[in-house]
Order: sequence, then structure tokens, then C-alpha cells
Amino acid sequence: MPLRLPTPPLFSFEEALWFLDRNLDDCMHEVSGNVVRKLLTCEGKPVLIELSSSGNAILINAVKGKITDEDAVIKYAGEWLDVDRDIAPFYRLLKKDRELTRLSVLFRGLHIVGIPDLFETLVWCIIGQQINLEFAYKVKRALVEKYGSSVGFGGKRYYLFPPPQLVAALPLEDLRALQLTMRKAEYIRGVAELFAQDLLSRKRLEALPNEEQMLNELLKIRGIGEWTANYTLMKSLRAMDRVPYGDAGINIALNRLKGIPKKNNRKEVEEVFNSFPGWKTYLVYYLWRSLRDKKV
DNA sequence: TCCCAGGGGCATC
DNA sequence: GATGCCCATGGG
Repeated sequence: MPLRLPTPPLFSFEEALWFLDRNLDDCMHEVSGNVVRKLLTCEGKPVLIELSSSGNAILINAVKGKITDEDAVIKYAGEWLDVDRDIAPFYRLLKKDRELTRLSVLFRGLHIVGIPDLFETLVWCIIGQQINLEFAYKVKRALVEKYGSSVGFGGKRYYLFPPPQLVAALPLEDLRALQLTMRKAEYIRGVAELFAQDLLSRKRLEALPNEEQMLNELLKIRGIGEWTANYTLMKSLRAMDRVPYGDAGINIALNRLKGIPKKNNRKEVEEVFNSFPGWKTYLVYYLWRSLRDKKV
């Protein structure tokens, strides 16, 4: 029997699948037809899970390995796809904006697809800084395929992200060999060391009272600036009012939708987001989604 | 050739 | 705090 994860009315599994796929060769999951597969660990052992949709629920099957902790897997899937969130209030805010209201129609039921693993999120951010996305995914794949453990299924391999302890022990040259710059190699190993020494963890961040303090904690780390800290909070900690200002995608989307200039626009961009208290993160996400839609 | 990508650190003033 | 420069690969 598959596990069942009930979905709220405004939830589209198709939109989640679209985001997970979108032709970007992400090595951390695989979309195939109407399902997505991802390798997890359950009580220390690898489990390949497969998510599909049935009526008003997501079904979770183990296609390889065993789900030994059902609650943990359901919790993981729920956080990954931000399932348990009523986005109706966000749509009510969108309706008040003439140019943005159509986002709620075009991408109806789109929820944020997160990256529950904090270490993975930070490394991914550093890899992606200032390079095009295709290349960034290539570098991530090289890292994961070289240092992540994996299981095979149906002629394919599925990977776990390399643990911080392993990355912390790598010589910088080995990271350089993945086509990372020396700077990025240093940043990534530095972050790995913080995790390995338990100076940084999801638990530590979550213990802080608010988003601002989490942001400040992340900003102390070398290699993590405003963009990365905000992105990490939105994708990994599920913070709801984060905006990675200066993001090229946000600038392009707001230029296309509202004619806001692409540069030196901080004030105008802040003004747009200030109309979405509690939902700024979702607006960012919908703007990114709009970049890959011809109708916008 | 030049500019820009889901930036950030650092020196300098 | 603002500005300029560096990192370094790949695509348009």
C-alpha cells in the first residue's frame, strides 16, 4: 500500500512535476511521465521513493528499499513540495495587481518546490553564483556523481547529496577539478566544515526567533551574501517573506510583467513586494515560473 | 569580441 | 556605504 499525503484544493501536482523537470537535468531527482523519483535515507538506509498523484492526494511508493519510518517520509514529501499550505490568501493578493493577477491563473496550484537539505541548498547556491543555470547543474551533477552514494534502479542511478563530513575532508584541488573556481571551492569546503563541526545546522537556524536573525546568521558565513541567504531561507527553511534582491530572474520577470527597469530598481522592486506581506517568497517563485512561460 | 548568467569577497576611499 | 575589481565558465 502506498502512503497517502492529502493535498489542499489549490495544489497542482502537475505544476510541481513541471518545476522538477523543466529540462534542467537535476541529478537529485528524476521525473518520468507522471511520477517523480528521489533517493532518501530512512533510518540510515537508502530508499528510492516514487511520488504520483491520485485525486486529492499524493501517493508515495518505495520502489527500492523499505520505508521504515512512514511519518518521516510523509513529512519529507510534505516539506519538499510545500504541500500543507493554503495559498488562497496569496491569490487574493495577486488579484489586486492588474499585471500580476494572471500568474494565479497560468500557474494555478503551483506550490514551492523546496530543498529540504540545508547543506545541499547552500552548496547549490554557491555553485550557481554568477554562472548560467545549465552549467551550474552540470557542476552539481559532477559533484554528486563523484562523491554522493547511489542506488541503481531500472537501468538508472539515483543519488544522495554528498554529506558535509565527506566534502569537508576534500582537498581544494579535488573541488577545483569539478570546474569550480578556487573561491567557490573554498566557500563550499568552508560551509561543509561548519556542518561537520556542528556549528551550522537546520536545527540551529530553526531555533532562532525570526527570519531576520536566521538571515544574519547565514550572512556571517564566507561565500554567503544577501542573495544566497535569502534563497536558502526560502527554499530550505520555508521562510515566507524572502526576496533575493538583485536576482536576474526577478528583474527580467518584473520588467516583462510591469515594465520595471532591470537595473538600479531596488526601490520599485521593494514596492511591488511590499504588497505581498507573508507571501513575498511565493511571489518570487511565481515570477521565476513566469520566465519559462511563453504567454508571459 | 563583448556582455551577462539564479553573486560574493575584498580593497579602497 | 559606495564603488571597482576579481573570480572563471559558457551561451548569445
